[in-house]
Amino acid sequence: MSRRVTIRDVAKEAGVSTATISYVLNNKASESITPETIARVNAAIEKLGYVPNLSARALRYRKSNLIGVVIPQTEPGKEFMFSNPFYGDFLSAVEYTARTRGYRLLISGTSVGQSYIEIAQNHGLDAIIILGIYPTDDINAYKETKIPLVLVDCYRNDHFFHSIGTNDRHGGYLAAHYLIRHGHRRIAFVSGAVEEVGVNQKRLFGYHDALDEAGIPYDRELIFSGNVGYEYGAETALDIARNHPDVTAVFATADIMAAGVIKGFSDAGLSVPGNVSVVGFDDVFIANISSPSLTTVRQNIKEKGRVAVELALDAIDDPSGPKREVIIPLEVVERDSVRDIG
Amino acid sequence: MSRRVTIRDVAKEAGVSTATISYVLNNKASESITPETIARVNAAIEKLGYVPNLSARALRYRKSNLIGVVIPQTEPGKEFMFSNPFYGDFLSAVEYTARTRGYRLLISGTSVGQSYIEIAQNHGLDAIIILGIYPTDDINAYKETKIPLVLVDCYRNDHFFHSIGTNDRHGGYLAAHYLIRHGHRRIAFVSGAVEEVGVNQKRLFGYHDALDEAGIPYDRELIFSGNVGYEYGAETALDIARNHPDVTAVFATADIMAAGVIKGFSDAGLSVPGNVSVVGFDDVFIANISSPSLTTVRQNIKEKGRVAVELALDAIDDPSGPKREVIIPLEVVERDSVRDIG
DNA sequence: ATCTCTTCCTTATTCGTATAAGTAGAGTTT
DNA sequence: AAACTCTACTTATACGAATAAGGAAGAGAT
Repeated sequence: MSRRVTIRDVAKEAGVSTATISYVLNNKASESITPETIARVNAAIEKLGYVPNLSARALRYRKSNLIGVVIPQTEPGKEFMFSNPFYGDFLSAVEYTARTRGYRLLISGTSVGQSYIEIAQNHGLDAIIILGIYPTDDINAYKETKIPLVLVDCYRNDHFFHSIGTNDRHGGYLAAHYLIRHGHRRIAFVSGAVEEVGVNQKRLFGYHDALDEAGIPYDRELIFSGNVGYEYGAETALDIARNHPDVTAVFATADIMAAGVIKGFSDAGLSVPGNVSVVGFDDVFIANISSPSLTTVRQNIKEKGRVAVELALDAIDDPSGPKREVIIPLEVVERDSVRDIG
Repeated sequence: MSRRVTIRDVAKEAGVSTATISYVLNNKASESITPETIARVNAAIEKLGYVPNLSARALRYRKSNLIGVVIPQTEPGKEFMFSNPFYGDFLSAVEYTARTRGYRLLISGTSVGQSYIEIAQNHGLDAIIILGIYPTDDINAYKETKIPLVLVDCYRNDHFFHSIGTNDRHGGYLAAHYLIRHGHRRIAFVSGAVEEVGVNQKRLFGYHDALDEAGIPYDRELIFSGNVGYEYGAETALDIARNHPDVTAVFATADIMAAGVIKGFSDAGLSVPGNVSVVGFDDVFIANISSPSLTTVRQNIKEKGRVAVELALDAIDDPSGPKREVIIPLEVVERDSVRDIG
């Protein structure tokens, strides 16, 4: 940050005080500053190339016009789990919406021993959007600080914060039910970490619901959970091919995992959907790319991003107002990865 | 931003002046503040839950510890072209490296009529990393402001800024040469916009070089350029299948496009690599997912992100120092999308 | 001629932090 | 005992912008 043009310089150039500059800048000039002065100020601003310093403004206003986005990391202090295109789609929508509303995005993982609160307070963030990870450790501190928070796909909401998500239990049900309708009974469940009250746990419950409804016994052996990623999907498919030859279908809770599953079966000499059917989740572009294209449970990720920002702005405007809980609908998109074996 | 704990509160609590607090905070206490006082200050900090306000620090230091990342948009004021996983990988590495060095990331597209400079000055960004888009409009203003800039994959470098990229001409050569070595002579080139002095132009030159070397005539009809994306790849493949049946290979300048190309050929009833071979670029995970897996020109994207930050920090530390130009090496990764027809 | 009211600006202060410069008091030197 | 030197702080100011409160100049009223 080199020497910059300040309102002081502009004031000098225009031959007025800094207060006048400020009034002109903030359009509070209308009643009591002459058009000539306004013109002179604007000319000076133009001439010197003045640009407001938002750090100074943030200090004065106690408002930074910055929204923080917290994205899951593989582990604290590590990189983002960004290989899942879900995040790119989401972030793209968040950035666009925030920008058109006059906000910018600060994205950050957390370093070890650092909380989101600290980041928020550090930068005076006006709000934080948290994706998938619930800050259990210091939730009470959050409530105290009253920093507007939007929880995305977090399942511990006590209506103290805005939240947005999908009905994951229903999503899990939709996927499993779809497979059951197509004659499958030995259905493996492949997901990322099944955390207490997390997205994957809900989807697992939904899967369970569908089995129950169809009178299919639940088999713990068919539940696989690891890293949300292509590799784990592939490994798991190999495992299934080897150790569970009776499995005819897999529900993977992310398209990126489903793609890995297809790859794994292929490596094991099994074809999808010839030998085994696969259903994914999300409907990111991978679902189209993969071969066969993926039948998957679709959610509107861009909409999720857009609404997350709307909720954040809402919480900024009215920090103590009622908290909303938005549910993005889910639907099965049929493509080519499922075969009817009924 | 609600009422926050400031050093003033801490000072009161500890019974010392704010200056003392500041000295303790910045470890400038060692010589002249007693251990007892330091302990008392730290206790007060702990008790009150004090967190420094970086806006105030930014104002005082003229340093924000914020690095801006500018990502191409489909068009100004629109969303990011984030569907290409290249950006996710890159950003993930940038964020991680920046964070471990004490910086955070402000990511932003530009609204219509707004320049990167303005964003940078607004937020007092210490540096900007610009991806793929060269700010021709106001490059001189940049040079004046002396905001450290790192150009990533920008090809107009006049050594006024640090830059990092790959030898794209060589990359284009590698891809085309690889196909030629496998007996192909009618090779289509499919890319995003071929901009003057841009990445795709260089890759096209490299493709041309390889044809020349092999004595294969250059055919303008086989050059296709549109949006970097899956859809355009698919459309183009259909076009090629219909109108250029003699084409036996395609070089797509991004894996995501190559995946689309494979899909397009498949829709046209042509198999890859059976009927036509495909080479991609980047080696993102799509290359593995796609079926057949993609032979592609690999670059280390994470490394690119890491080095981009290093260069930014370098420019921050020594704004007028010599500018470096880092080239990330390229290599062909052989997978299953190319058939030898020699 | 004085008072009041506008109009159009300026002065002074604040936001939270960092730091150069100042100082009180104890100890040391001569 | 005056002068000096440390030690361990404090005071005062600056960073850039916003704004409440103040004030000068002129118009109009009495």
